[in-house]
Amino acid sequence: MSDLSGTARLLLGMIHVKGRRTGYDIKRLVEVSTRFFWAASPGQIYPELKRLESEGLLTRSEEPHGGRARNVYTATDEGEQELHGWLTESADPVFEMRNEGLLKLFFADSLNTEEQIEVVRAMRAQQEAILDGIRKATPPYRPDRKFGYIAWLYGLGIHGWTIEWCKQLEADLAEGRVPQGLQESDASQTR
Amino acid sequence: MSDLSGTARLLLGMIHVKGRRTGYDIKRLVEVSTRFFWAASPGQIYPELKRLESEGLLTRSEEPHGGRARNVYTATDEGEQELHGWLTESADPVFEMRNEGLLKLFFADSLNTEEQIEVVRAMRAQQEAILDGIRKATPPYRPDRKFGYIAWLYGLGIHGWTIEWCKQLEADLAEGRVPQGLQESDASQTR
DNA sequence: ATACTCATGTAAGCTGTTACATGATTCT
DNA sequence: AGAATCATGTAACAGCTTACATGAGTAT
Repeated sequence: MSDLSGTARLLLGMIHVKGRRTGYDIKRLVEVSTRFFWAASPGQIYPELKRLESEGLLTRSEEPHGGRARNVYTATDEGEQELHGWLTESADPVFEMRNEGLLKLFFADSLNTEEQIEVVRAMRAQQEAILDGIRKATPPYRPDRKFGYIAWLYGLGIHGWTIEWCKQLEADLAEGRVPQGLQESDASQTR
Repeated sequence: MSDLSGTARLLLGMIHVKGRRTGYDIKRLVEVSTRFFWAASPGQIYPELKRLESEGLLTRSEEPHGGRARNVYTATDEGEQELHGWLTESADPVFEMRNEGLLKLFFADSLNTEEQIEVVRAMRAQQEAILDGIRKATPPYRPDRKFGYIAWLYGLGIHGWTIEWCKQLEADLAEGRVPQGLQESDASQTR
């Protein structure tokens, strides 16, 4: 047991937290909540739900709405245990980041100042778009979903921090100033 | 042109910045620099270098060291143009994050307080390990690699911020305090 | 002698996305 | 009537990791 994919855990968690859900429900939930730290596409959600059903972690009930098919999933006891086991296990969690803006910045030495500033601005614009998406998805405050709120606050904080960092860097570059933090290393290098 | 993968861009950039390089060189460079915002494994690097060669963006020269094979790659003019085109293009850059610690936190409502704190602590421990890795990889200060340094500073900042955020949350949870930012929403909810 | 680093690669497999296909219901 | 949303799914493909395989040179 417990060789579930991260996405399987996400589905289990969503169903636990929100109760009985369809694949479509989960897809929308992900879009307004975990999207920025754990994405999942429909091409992944539907097959994975089936797999979890076949493994006995979810049960499916067909509840068509008029002539429209609808599969509502519920967690089994085993599913709940699996979720709890994952939440309390002590394996180091996955952390992966792909930040193309930062990668460009890393290689920006050969550009002229305007181009460099443009790279930072593009990186900031993207972070602003993400922050906007998070802001718009304000979770309603519910005492039983404190941690949904906390994760949301983290999103605001981390992307807000990055935006401020970018602004500072843009200003430094525009004014030909040495970016913060380089002074000390300037001082420590002798030749 | 310009349908290169992100990893191809990484290789092009590394070769531009560092000059003639072997796949092994790049592998090690990635491990101490871009790893935390753009990873690349050897199973990807070697085939991609070949592909870039066959597309005329890199040239390969066989320079065995004793009986040990060695392929040294250099960027062609086309490769340099490709790199510059990417750095200055205005397409919104890739940003992806998979943060399992945060995902656990998102689902932590059903845990007891000790377990909740443990989730945060695990998330922090991981960020501390990453910060440590970044710190150890201090890039030597070189005026022509200012942006390598800037990206490094960003790494220190962003992971440092997250660590402080986790500490604050741990303290709040331990003392049964309502986490920062929840007060306002507490006030706004009437019942 | 032995272990470590240099050096290159391949194969299997997993994860995930994109794009497409289908069709019903509800809103305007 | 037409558009948007609800709802489910598949197929093709891209990207990446892990593990393995191989072997030479270098440092202890």
